[in-house]
Amino acid sequence: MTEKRATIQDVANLAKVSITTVSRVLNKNYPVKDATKKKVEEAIERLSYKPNMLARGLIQNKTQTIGILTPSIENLFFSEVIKGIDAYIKKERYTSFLCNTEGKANYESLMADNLLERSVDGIISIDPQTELIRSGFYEALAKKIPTVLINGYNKGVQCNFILNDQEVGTYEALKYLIKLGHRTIAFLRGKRSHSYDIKESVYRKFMKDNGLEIIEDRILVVNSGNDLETVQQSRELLKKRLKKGAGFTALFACNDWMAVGALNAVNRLGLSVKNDLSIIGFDNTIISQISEPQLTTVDQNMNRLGVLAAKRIKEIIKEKDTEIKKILLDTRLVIRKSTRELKQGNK
Amino acid sequence: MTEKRATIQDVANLAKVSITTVSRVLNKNYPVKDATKKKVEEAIERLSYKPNMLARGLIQNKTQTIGILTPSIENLFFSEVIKGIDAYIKKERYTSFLCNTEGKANYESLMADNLLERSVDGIISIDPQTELIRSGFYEALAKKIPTVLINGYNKGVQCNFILNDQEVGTYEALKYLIKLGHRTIAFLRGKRSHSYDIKESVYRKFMKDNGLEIIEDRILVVNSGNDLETVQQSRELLKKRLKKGAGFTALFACNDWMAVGALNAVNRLGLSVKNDLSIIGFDNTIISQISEPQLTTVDQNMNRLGVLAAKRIKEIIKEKDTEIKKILLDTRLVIRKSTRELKQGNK
DNA sequence: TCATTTATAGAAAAGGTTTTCTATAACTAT
DNA sequence: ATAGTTATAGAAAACCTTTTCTATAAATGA
Repeated sequence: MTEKRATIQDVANLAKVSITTVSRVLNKNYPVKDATKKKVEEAIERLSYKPNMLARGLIQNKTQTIGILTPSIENLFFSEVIKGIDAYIKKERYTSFLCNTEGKANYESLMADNLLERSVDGIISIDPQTELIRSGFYEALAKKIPTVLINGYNKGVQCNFILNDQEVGTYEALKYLIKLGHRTIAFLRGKRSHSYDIKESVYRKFMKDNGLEIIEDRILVVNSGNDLETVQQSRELLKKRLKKGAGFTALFACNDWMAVGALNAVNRLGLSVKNDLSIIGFDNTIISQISEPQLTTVDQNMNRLGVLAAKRIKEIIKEKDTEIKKILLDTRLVIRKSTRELKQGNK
Repeated sequence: MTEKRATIQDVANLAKVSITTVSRVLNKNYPVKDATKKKVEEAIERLSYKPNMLARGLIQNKTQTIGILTPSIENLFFSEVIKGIDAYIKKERYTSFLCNTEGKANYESLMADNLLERSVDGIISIDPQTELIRSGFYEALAKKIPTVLINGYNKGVQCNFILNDQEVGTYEALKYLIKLGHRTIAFLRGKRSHSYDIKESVYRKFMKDNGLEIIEDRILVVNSGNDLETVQQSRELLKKRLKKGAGFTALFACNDWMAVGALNAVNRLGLSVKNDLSIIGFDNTIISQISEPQLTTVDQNMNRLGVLAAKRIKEIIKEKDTEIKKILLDTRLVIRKSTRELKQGNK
């Protein structure tokens, strides 16, 4: 049993002017005499009138709304990106429709349709599903509506991408491990994600470049579900490996959760980073600063990723720049306490 | 330069019927001959027509959209609640507008207005600002639009509330510490939040009930900002205290982040939960399962909080139940490794 | 056979704005 | 004075739907 909202007509009646005039006062896009303006403003105030964005959106064909597709909301990686988007968007007086796709391609396409129906002005998709990119879904979407993809870059796909240079990030991290004297480096990844694939291929290339043997047995894979599961599975996997003598002195993990899981395993077995296993993570999420010891990791500046995506989509909306661009952001190795120089004698 | 969207008129033209008929095929709310229906469906398919929700919303005065106000998106507490809301909402074919108020009252009211302008069907506010509740803002809002508040309960305020029974939760946690033999219990809270106030008053009552002295010096306060800052500040604060001999053997922290910060302090000083300080957290966020040792904490079942809020708001929207209700959810003490029986001889 | 119902479908109104078009009065410039 | 601006404001069209009202033909019932 909610009150009825005042309309522009109500305001016009009270102020004894036409709705046209009210609209003009509201939008300040046409001269109105000070006296009438005052009358109108008083009426607006009195009725606590709020314009109906549906009607406005319908006629102007824009809604000051950006749709965001994200695979998860609880993951700190994504929430940081979203915060970045949000901060920029807010400044530009936009609002966002946030859709949690749960990392499922069918949800992702359904929700993109939903956003389209709701006439959002643009869509930002975070970590879009590879199959949708490859199938041309996003290229088709981009023809209907300004679209920016964060990560998920695929060569040859005609879309606007913003992404971190994970390849360089991975390479630098591995280089650091070598510099510390490590020669036997394991690689820990989740089951399927474009970014894991990229990192793995960099890992392989790196090992080859440095004349190190690639032992398939040192490429560890967890069934990544949510963050907690990822931690738990990494922990169990590493425990099993460490118990029987790992056969490696350093571990590159594809994200901080996996790294923390590995760290947990080390701790629980009474081993240590110092003597047994150096661990490097990826993402520099809050967890990497809270873990004990704190994680060495690769910072992706996720917030900036979000800000740039938002900025880019605004450019496209305003059609200042209709070109298709791929924007690469630098990563940064953050050295903390989970990586140690390999002692002579260890192997 | 985006393609123009097909309208219902385009479909009608292609199928050689009236728009009325197309609408009927779309909404299945009126009989249409099979032959015509087929023609229309083909036209829809061919034009890949998607109805314009703005127009539909305008005339039906409902948008199948729920607005969510949250103080933070990165905080795991809130994201779990949001996930709960989302899960229920999705089932009911609603979409959500998620607004990050950053815990600022002025943003919160501004964004509520924004949601109103966008004709959402209902608003769920997570941890609403106390000053807005007290000032009557939410009571006024609830008259304009179905509204449900998660937490922030204030006596006498005529709003629909869903909340955890934090009082019982706090009491149970403290009781457990006593059961372990602790007599000197400190209380760690953030600067200002309704929930901290509640917990503190329970703490005071509990101490009195059990004939324990309340020493003001054992009520510790951190300047809670974001999660990372909370952890860091708790860590530093506890380090300082522990160094000079804490004067207490157990600590009740108002949330898991504070608890983890305290745990960090214990670890870094080479002390232990076993011998020096039992710590109990609140919320049972993922972090409590990842920390070493794992945290004893109070589970609030945040997901369920979200689900119930969503369910409640649907009821209100459908006007099945226009009563004002306060729904209290049980909490549950989760015993893990950060609390230990007090050894005789310690004090 | 005539009146009534039923199935089907179109015309037009309604929803709340913005925008274009038109109108009037008051200036300005010749 | 006369024509051309300028400032101001209203009427009406447009945006894309759903819904109500009206209409026709076929089916049913008496």
